Amino acid sequence: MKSAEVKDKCKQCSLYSDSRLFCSKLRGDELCELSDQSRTLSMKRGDTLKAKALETWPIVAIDGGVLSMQHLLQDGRKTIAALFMRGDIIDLRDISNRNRGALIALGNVSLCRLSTQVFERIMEKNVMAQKVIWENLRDQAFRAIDHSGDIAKKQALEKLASFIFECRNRQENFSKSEIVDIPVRRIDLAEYLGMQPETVSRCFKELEKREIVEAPSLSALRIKNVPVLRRIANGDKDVTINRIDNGRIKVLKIA
Amino acid sequence: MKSAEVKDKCKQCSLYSDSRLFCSKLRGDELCELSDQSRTLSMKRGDTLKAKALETWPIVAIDGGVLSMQHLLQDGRKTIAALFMRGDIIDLRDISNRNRGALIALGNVSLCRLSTQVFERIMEKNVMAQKVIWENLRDQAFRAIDHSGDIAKKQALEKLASFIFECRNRQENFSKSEIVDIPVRRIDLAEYLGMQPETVSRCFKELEKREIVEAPSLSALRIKNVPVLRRIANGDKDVTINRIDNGRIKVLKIA
DNA sequence: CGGCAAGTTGAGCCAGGTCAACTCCGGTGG
DNA sequence: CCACCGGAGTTGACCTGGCTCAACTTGCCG
Repeated sequence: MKSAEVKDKCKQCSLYSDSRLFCSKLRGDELCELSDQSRTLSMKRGDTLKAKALETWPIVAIDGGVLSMQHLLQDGRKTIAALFMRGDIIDLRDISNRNRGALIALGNVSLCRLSTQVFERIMEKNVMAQKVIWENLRDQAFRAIDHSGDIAKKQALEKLASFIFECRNRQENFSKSEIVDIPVRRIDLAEYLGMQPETVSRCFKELEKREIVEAPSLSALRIKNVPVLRRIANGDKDVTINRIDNGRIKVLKIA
Repeated sequence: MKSAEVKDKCKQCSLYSDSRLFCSKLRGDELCELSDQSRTLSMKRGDTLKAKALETWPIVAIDGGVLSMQHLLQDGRKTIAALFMRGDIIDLRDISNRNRGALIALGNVSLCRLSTQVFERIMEKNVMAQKVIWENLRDQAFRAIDHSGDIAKKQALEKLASFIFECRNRQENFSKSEIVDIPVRRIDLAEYLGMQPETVSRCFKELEKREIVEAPSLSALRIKNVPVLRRIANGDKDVTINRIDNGRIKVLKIA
């Protein structure tokens, strides 16, 4: 079979159209089979992938949008333990029983529930595809590890700075643009970083006051001073900038 | 080749002798080749896997001991972002360049630097071995995600309770024993949980005062009341126990 | 047995959580 | 087209969990 016979539902999907992602690595017949046996799904903010459904369809690939893994504490406190985006493949085989968090959409999410059997077969046989999903899982793991490090000891402002860089790194066309897309709401951001929405708000304000960033809207951010933001993210929260006469910028530390 | 020809260095290694771990899934010739091309290493507390060495040997398998991934902030604050133990395979291919943390031993660690080439070949061809490392990486990812959730919103006492369960789950012979081995020092524990050693100490004391645990030594813990500890870990930090006349224990909430 | 790092205890303080009031904004219906 | 509504975001005032610093005890290793 040729790729000309790609199913309609796959043509538009980033997992197929982006050459770095999983489905683009499949041979025509593999893609065909996987497509036939899998199911796409659109979610909107607040929708949850139910435990029941995850038992039948434990492998989920994200085409677009942001899906969160949330943990709920007894007294109602929530945390967002991880964010999954375009290209992420979430493999929940055999763990729906454990006390895993719920998968909840933070906006419009389009995803594909992959057939476990076909997925397994492809993983065994298609080395290219195997490498892609291995890379993706490693990414997820290291992202989570980094995130743990971020929220463990960093202060609010530092966490936020780190998050801005995380968004920048995950941006589709990395493109070094200073414009960073913030794909989640303030409220979700707070839960992801382990802080209060009020604190998030205050920290954004602080960054703007120091002229390090500029927020044209709630979902976009322009970084005006990358090095300073980077230093804040790395734990030098008191840095500021100091323009030297010849126009160069020098990073100084207050106090 | 038969497994009788297993190299001496592999005979004692848990990766080979534990039937759930990677090397036990290898065919005789695969094990032989991997063994020949790989290098074992013993570390003691404080030893670091240098970036240089990780470029040549980016894949590391832990035989025993606890290896930490540490992030260092500019002003000296440290965090332990992840703990790796027996059976974990750490794949750092192509990421030494990024701002990854350092791999530092928290005690005596024995590990094996796997040959990248042989590892890759095995991953492509040996489905059983492939499944084992895929499982392991998923475990690492979900552990990190859970940990993120734990430290994001939980209070000190709750974090500690969660950590005790994490230790219990990772224990070799899970065996439902109430004796939990705490494989890291208080100081490291504090850095892993994002708190101060003083706070860790106070929290242990609190758990003992409430008669939920008992600490025969710094590295061992007896859980006297699993359900209450579980509830604390889940966010009900004010629970206590209340013995009913007939001997059953009922979990109640203070206040 | 001495020396040093790890762990503990106590007292004081501050970053950020909490609570309440308010504004902003997008969607909905008349 | 505007009035209304509800959730999201912001702002201010206050309060507390846990960080900080310093002094002390314990445990381990040579």
